[in-house]
Amino acid sequence: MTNVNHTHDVSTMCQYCEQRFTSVLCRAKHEFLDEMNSQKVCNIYKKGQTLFNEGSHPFGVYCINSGKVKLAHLGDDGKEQIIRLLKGGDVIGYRALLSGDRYSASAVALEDTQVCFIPKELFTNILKSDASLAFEMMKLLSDELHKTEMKLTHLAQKPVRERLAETLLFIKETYGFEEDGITLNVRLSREEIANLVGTATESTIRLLSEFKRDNMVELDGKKIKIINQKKLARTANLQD
Amino acid sequence: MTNVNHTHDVSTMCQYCEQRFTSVLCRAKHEFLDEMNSQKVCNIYKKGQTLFNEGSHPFGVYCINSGKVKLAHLGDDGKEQIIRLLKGGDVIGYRALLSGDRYSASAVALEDTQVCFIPKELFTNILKSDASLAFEMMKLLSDELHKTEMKLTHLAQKPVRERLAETLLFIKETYGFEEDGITLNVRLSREEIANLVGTATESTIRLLSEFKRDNMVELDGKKIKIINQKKLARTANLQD
DNA sequence: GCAGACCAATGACTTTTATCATATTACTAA
DNA sequence: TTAGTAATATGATAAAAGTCATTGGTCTGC
Repeated sequence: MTNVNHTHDVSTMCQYCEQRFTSVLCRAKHEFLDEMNSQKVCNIYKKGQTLFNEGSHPFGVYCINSGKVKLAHLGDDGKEQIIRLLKGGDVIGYRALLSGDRYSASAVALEDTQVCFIPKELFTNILKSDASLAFEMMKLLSDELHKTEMKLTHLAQKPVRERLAETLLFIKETYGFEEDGITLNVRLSREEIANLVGTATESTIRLLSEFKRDNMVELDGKKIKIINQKKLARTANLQD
Repeated sequence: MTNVNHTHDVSTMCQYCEQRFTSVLCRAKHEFLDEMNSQKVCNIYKKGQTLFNEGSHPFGVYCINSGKVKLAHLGDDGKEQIIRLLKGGDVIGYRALLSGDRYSASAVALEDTQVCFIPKELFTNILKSDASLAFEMMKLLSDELHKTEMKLTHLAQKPVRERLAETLLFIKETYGFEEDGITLNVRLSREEIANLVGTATESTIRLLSEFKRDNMVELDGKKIKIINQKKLARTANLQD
């Protein structure tokens, strides 16, 4: 976890951040951006490292600059349920902070990830004085709620096969392809995919093999290539 | 659907509303409360009537004064998934409105329900000018998101038996008991309970019979009495 | 009160999915 | 390199849950 906060280094300033057009936080008014810039702490988390743990108290929010992060609950029996996948421009940790709860999920880097930390007080102060940012945050929360509700319905009503196909397409939507235009641009273990789908690891492995047999995907270690997206979408039985 | 908006009738004024201490909307500043009071439209929906339908455009938000409402998605195969149960003081319809989407779920009265409708423009204007109300709305959204994420995890990881027990306790938390202190204060069909749990109607019926055999509940038509809440909680295997 | 519709209950059966066991392959560290 | 560990793959089996079919009950409107 390397601290890379050099306030005068242009590369770490919010005003010049690569994510300044995508992240909600960067829609704050200029005065607040300046303040955020001076108070934030930037860190690099190596693959597998934890940004925060389920059950601990939030001290602020995290803005992902680059990299990939998974957000996951630990079920009662110790099984992980992946709730969200995050990338550059995404903000995490606001849910618990706004509710006044402890974190209800853990955030773990899926690859080396650069993150800016904004302290709690600053974040809430900005929200309280910048109505339009508050409105954006509400939109973000609403979208997240909507997505989660849809996942809930699908989990309740769709068979594993459809959910896996849907999840592969979701991963593609989130992280896109590599330069070759077919390889999913993230390395997830079969277990992690299973924890995203909400099924057993073996079921995921079996179905991935079927998808391969049916020429929808190609498998090469942890690399997953989508070679027939249409067919995969049909398998997912999407209509929304 | 009877219109009961008599602006000068004290019984329908926000300032004197029974829910004025429980509902988020009533935490708006006084000036906005006055405006809400003059612009709102109050209606009574009879049991089974629809407040709004999945797929239609939101024109405002609904504040429940009294009664009970279910919020449900329609799955691709036409199966209903109940997302939320609502009661007096709850606000619905804000999710779609904030996201700028159409409604992603339908709201149906579970019994005769009195509702105030606040037009879209007023609602968004108030949110944009009343930062503390906006903050409360964010809290509300965060809580809702949290609950939905927990449901998702349980749906993915817990067997139907545990989820049904959990759902019965959730209904009790939401609507409480009747005067006798044991009968759930809402009438839901077995199918609706199944759609809340995320399972088949027959499975719900079967398990309810088991719960009865094991002296956890008593069944009397649609009335469900919880006679051993401890045992039910153990069956639900709750730890959070 | 009665017919018709709807809902609840239950048995029989099927399908889906999880679990367990065991290879096989890939990855890691000495 | 090589041993050792972890991840993937696949078969066999078990358990869970869904579907279908039938019956009896309850409610509703005529």
